[in-house]
Amino acid sequence: MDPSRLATGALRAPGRRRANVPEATVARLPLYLRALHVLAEDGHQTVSSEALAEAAGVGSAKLRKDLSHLGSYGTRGVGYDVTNLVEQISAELGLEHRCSIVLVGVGNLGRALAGYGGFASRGLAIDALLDADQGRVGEVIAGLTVQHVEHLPQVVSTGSIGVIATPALAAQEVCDLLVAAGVTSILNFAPIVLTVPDGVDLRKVDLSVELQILSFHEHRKAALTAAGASA
Amino acid sequence: MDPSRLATGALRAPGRRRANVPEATVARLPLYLRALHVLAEDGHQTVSSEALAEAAGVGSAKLRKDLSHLGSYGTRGVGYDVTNLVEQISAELGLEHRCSIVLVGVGNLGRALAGYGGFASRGLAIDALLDADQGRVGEVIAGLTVQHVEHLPQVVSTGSIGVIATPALAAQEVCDLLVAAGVTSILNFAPIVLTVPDGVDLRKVDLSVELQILSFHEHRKAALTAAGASA
DNA sequence: CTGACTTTGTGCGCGCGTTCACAAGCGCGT
DNA sequence: ACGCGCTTGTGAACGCGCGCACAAAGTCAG
Ligand SMILES: NC(=O)c1ccc[n+]([C@@H]2O[C@H](COP(=O)([O-])OP(=O)(O)OC[C@H]3O[C@@H](n4cnc5c(N)ncnc54)[C@H](O)[C@@H]3O)[C@@H](O)[C@H]2O)c1
Ligand SMILES: NC(=O)c1ccc[n+]([C@@H]2O[C@H](COP(=O)([O-])OP(=O)(O)OC[C@H]3O[C@@H](n4cnc5c(N)ncnc54)[C@H](O)[C@@H]3O)[C@@H](O)[C@H]2O)c1
Repeated sequence: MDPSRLATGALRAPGRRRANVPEATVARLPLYLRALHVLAEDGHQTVSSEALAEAAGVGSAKLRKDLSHLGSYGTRGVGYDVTNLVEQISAELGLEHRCSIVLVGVGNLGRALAGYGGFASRGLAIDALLDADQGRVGEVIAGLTVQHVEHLPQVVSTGSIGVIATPALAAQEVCDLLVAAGVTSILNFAPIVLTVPDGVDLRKVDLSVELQILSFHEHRKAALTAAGASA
Repeated sequence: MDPSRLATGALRAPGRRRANVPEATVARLPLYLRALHVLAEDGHQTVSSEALAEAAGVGSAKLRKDLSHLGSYGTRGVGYDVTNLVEQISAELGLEHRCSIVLVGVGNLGRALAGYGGFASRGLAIDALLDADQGRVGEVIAGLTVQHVEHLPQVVSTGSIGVIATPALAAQEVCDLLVAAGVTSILNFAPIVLTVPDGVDLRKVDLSVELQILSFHEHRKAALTAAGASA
């Protein structure tokens, strides 16, 4: 999505064999990983591309091409070794070591995120909760004590991911603080366009946008059926 | 629009004037709408594509092409009329009438969503809260009383959007209930692949996936800098 | 050992989306 | 009235991603 980053990343690969994993593939790797965990707990040792694709909700050809991108080889006539594949994908996603997450903004949404157990289960762990409201500093949520946002530089470690769950007005300021503290990957929940320097990855989750997209399709479907009924 | 050119480009153009709006464009319309609201409150009456693109974080050419898709005309040499554009986009997204939202699963996440004021501000409004837990039925959140999920058929109206915020195990069951009640647009927060019949739009928001994508890029950046340092 | 079956890995064509670049159109100053 | 400059709208090229279809490769039965 970000052309500048694509340009920087694409042009460096002198002697690299392990290089270009397409963005669309990266976005699906977590889905495969989740499906594989379910299959592993079900006792499966190997999976065919057809079965795994079914479980992940994608086409089998797409899945095979995705896996071929990260050099992970299956066995022809048999399929993929589940355990091995989990390790391959986890390694590719950088989940073999716990990924540290720093959450800024412990309001309605931040509280829900902090209390969510689904992150810690697979290599992701929230390490720190930060807020600017003194009334919330000191509060303990899910075993973590909320700290003041001034302590941000001290709780950030190399490779940390920053999560912004503050009001939109404070989001850019918090974003700048995160970048200044050395964070290069940020997930933003605030409904505002953030600006980050080159080299910093920024993703956003915008619930209003999702709902409005659905609203559009609903509206379109209604218009179509009305037209069909009148015609 | 020019019907002759439409005939050249698309294979079917009998009497159609309202053309196909690309999916990628639809996904950006909410961003334009948000930026336009800010501009309107700032007192701007017209906006150039350059300025609006800047505010929405996209390229100006992309923005112009997007707007041209929905037939909304600006004025050359001046730009777009802010108020008019807001109405055009709102109408296209079906936001001129309040869009009814039904939220199923009032846990950590559902509670945050229910208490969020950002939806109601622009044509979106949560109309009902549902849960299967009798201990939560009757609770009042943000002025709405939590009802039992059995009452789902009664609270669904034509054009409703369903939101699933239940545990993954219950998500497919709830999804089926929504579909059976006539809902054709669903937003899913549960980390599981849902199956819906044709004609039903399904979108998902998966926070773990977002974080894992960021983890991948963080991992890749770390590998690159390490390689650069050693080389 | 051989042959047949199963499943992977991928080459190729197609359609969508993005970007560049420019002609057409509109207002404004003179 | 008339050009001048600004902005829109869009034609065209490019790149990415997806799906089909098949050859290569490995397994298993006999
Ligand atoms: N709650 C939802 O369901 C929901 C849905 C969609 C989007 N969002 C967005 O997510 C963000 C958070 O939503 P919320 O409902 O949790 O809001 P909230 O007001 O409940 O919480 C915001 C928190 O951020 C803290 N904060 C404010 N300024 C800060 C700063 N400069 N540094 C650190 N912390 C600061 C506040 O003290 C508060 O605790 C908002 O931008 C909102 O638009 C929320
Ligand atoms: N909390 C988060 O930050 C977060 C983050 C990412 C994903 N999620 C996902 O969102 C979903 C909800 O998360 P949560 O933290 O709110 O969970 P939760 O357990 O706090 O809440 C789930 C709610 O759903 C209700 N429920 C269960 N079965 C139901 C059914 N059949 N019909 C109706 N309601 C039913 C429960 O009574 C409960 O109130 C989960 O799938 C979770 O994986 C949550």
